[in-house]
Amino acid sequence: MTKKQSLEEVGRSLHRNAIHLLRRLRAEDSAMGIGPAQASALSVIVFGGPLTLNELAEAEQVRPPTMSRVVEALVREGFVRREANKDDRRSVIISPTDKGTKTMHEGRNRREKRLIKLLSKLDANEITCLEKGSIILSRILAADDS
Amino acid sequence: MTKKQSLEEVGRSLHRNAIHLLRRLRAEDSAMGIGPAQASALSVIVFGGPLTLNELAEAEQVRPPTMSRVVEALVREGFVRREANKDDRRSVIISPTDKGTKTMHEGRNRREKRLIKLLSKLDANEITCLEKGSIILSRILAADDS
DNA sequence: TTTGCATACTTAGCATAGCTAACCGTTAGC
DNA sequence: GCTAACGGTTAGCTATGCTAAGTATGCAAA
Repeated sequence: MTKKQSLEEVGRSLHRNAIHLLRRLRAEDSAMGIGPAQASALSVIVFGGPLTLNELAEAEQVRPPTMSRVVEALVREGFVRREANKDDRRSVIISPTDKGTKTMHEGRNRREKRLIKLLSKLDANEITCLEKGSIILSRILAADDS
Repeated sequence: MTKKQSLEEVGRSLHRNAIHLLRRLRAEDSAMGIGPAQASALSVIVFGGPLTLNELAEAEQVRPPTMSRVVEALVREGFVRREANKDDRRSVIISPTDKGTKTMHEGRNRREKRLIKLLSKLDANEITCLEKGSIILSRILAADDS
C-alpha cells in the first residue's frame, strides 16, 4: 500500500469515528437541558474565563451572528451574563453565572462518565494507543492555520 | 496517575479533537453543495451499497424521520434513488445514482486532500498510531449499544 | 377469512444552529 | 469632524435533530 492510500484510509476512518463519537456524546449534553453548541460555548466561557463575543465566536469557529444567538439562549437560561466593556463600548464581555459554572461541571462529569464507560472496555495498551493518537491529532489541528 | 484519571484525560482530549476535526472538514463537505448529514448519508449509500431507510438511519444513528428527510433532499438533488422493495412493499431501497457516486468520489477526494494535507506532516510511526487509535475507537463505538 | 397488532416509512410541527446581508452604535484615522 | 472600520445584533434562509401521529403493508391468531 502506498503512503497516500494509507493516509486516505486513516483520514476516512478518523472522520467517521469523530462523527459517531460526537453523536454519542450529544445525548449527555442534552441531558444538561441545552444543545451541543450551547454546551460547547458554555464550556469555553466557564473554563476559559470571561471573553468577548468575537473571541468566543473565533474559539468556536462560528460566525458572530451564530454565536450571538447561542449566547442569547445561554443568557435567557441564566447560564451566562453579558456585561458592557468599559474600554470599548462596542464590545460585550461574557461571563459565567454561578448556575452556569455549576451546570457545566456537572455536564462535564456526565459526559466524561459516558466516555469512561466506553473506554473502560480497553486494556492499558489500547488506552495508550488512543492517547497517543489524540495527542498527534491535536498537534496537527493546532498547527493547521487555514 | 490512576487509571480513571487517565481515562478522563484521554476522553476529554478525544472529545475536543473530534469537535475541531469535524469543524475543519465541514467546509469541504459544503463545497460539494450538500450539508454534513447528507454527505455522511451519501457516503454510506455509495460505499455501503443499496440499503433500506431504517438500515441507513441506524448506520447514521439518527431517527427514521430525520433520515427520511435527508434522503428526500438527496433524491431532490438527484444523488440517490428510492425504489420499491419487491419482498416487502413497506420498505424502500435507496441506491446511489451515477451523479451521486461521481459527486461522492469527488467530495471524498476533496475532504481527503484536506485530511492528507493535515496528516502528511506526520511520519509513518505517527500514522500507525493514529490508525490504531481510530480502529480501537470504531470498535468500542460499534460495541456500545446504548 | 378477517381482525387486529406490528413494522416501515412519511408527514407535520417544533427547536437548535449554521450562514449571509443589512443594520446600529462606537472607535479610530485622516 | 468626516469617514471608514469594527463589534455586535437583527432578519431571514437552510439544514438537521426530535416526537407524535398518520398511512400502507405484512403477519398471526381467532
